[in-house]
Amino acid sequence: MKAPVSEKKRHIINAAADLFQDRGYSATSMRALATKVGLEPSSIYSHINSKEDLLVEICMNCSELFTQGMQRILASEILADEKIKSLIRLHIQMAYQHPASVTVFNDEWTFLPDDTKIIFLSLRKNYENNFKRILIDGKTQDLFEFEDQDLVFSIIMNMLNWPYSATKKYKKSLVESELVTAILKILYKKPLIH
Amino acid sequence: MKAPVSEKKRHIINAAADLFQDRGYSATSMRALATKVGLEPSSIYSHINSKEDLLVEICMNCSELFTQGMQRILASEILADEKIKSLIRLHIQMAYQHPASVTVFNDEWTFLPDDTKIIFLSLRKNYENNFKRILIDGKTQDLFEFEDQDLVFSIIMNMLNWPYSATKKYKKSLVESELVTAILKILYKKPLIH
DNA sequence: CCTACCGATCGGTAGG
DNA sequence: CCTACCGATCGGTAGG
Repeated sequence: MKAPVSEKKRHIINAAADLFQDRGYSATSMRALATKVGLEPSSIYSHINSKEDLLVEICMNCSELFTQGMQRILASEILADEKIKSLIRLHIQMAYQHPASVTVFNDEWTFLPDDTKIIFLSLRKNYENNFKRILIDGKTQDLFEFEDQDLVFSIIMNMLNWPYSATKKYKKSLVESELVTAILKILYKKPLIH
Repeated sequence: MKAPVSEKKRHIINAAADLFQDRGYSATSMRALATKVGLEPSSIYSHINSKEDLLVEICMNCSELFTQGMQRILASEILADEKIKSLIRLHIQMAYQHPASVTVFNDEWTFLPDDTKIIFLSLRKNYENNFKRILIDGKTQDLFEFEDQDLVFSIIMNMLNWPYSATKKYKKSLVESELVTAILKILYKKPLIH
């Protein structure tokens, strides 16, 4: 389904992700992107169709990676707390492997063209529902306790949206272990030692 | 020090905060703002000097409110865990009382003009240092335990940056109590019951 | 507070 | 991949 992406196009998309992360989609000009990749502004259009296309590539690629990660975790036969740990690792892995893209994915998706935005939001909704389902499973399995599943989901999701600047400041392994500890402290029923 | 702000100017600033929150500073045009407040674009400049001025007013106002809140909490003679609770209440109070402005304050400050940005970042640095100091005090008072104070601060700060959309979805009192519980679970030394 | 308008910059195209 | 260029929109000003 996906068109193959040339090396040059990949390079342009990555440069765009860096700029979008730094200044936002709207404040980034195609001229600035051209300078960054060493081309004249018009030459970029030999590789992509529009500025929006760049955003679409960045956001949908992240969307797909998160969706694939979720599918893998859902398919594994482990208890809910281990699934949550895997989800934390997925988010931290994404944040550290694609720091610029993930930030754009989180902060700039509102600028997606309408048709893509509908797909994007539908994928996100699906992801959220799967996440919440795991939280509820953890309750059923007598591992977790919480009152409002939507609220506890929002709190955890907020913790997992690890900002670009923080990926530069802290080592991945440290962030991962601290977030696993913190989130499980929030979720676990009994006073720890698991 | 601060120039008095007329009612009309307040109205324009608030409208700008709504627009900046929704589409970002850069993607918001003065023409869109003019339409929102029912004026011709040029008429706005009878009340403000520039688009940047609007951002300055929004960000520095939030900055001041957070700084004042911090000063009040620092001056109170309570233990570190109660200070943290007060800080959580401060952030949630701000998020629910000025949802648009706080979002702009959090997300759009990079577009501040250089001279203001320097002041802004200095105030923020101060705030962060005070926050971390309270965390360390909690450790000294044998209330908290954590390894890396910068990292645990980042995690908590991330939890307190409550997004605009979430203020519309959950009741303030519910968010406040859940965040107090969650954050103290992360910080407290002994397995709860405090 | 409006009409009229300005220079700068934007995303993008034509043609080679 | 470049030169040359376009219409649209931007923040903001002049003058009343």
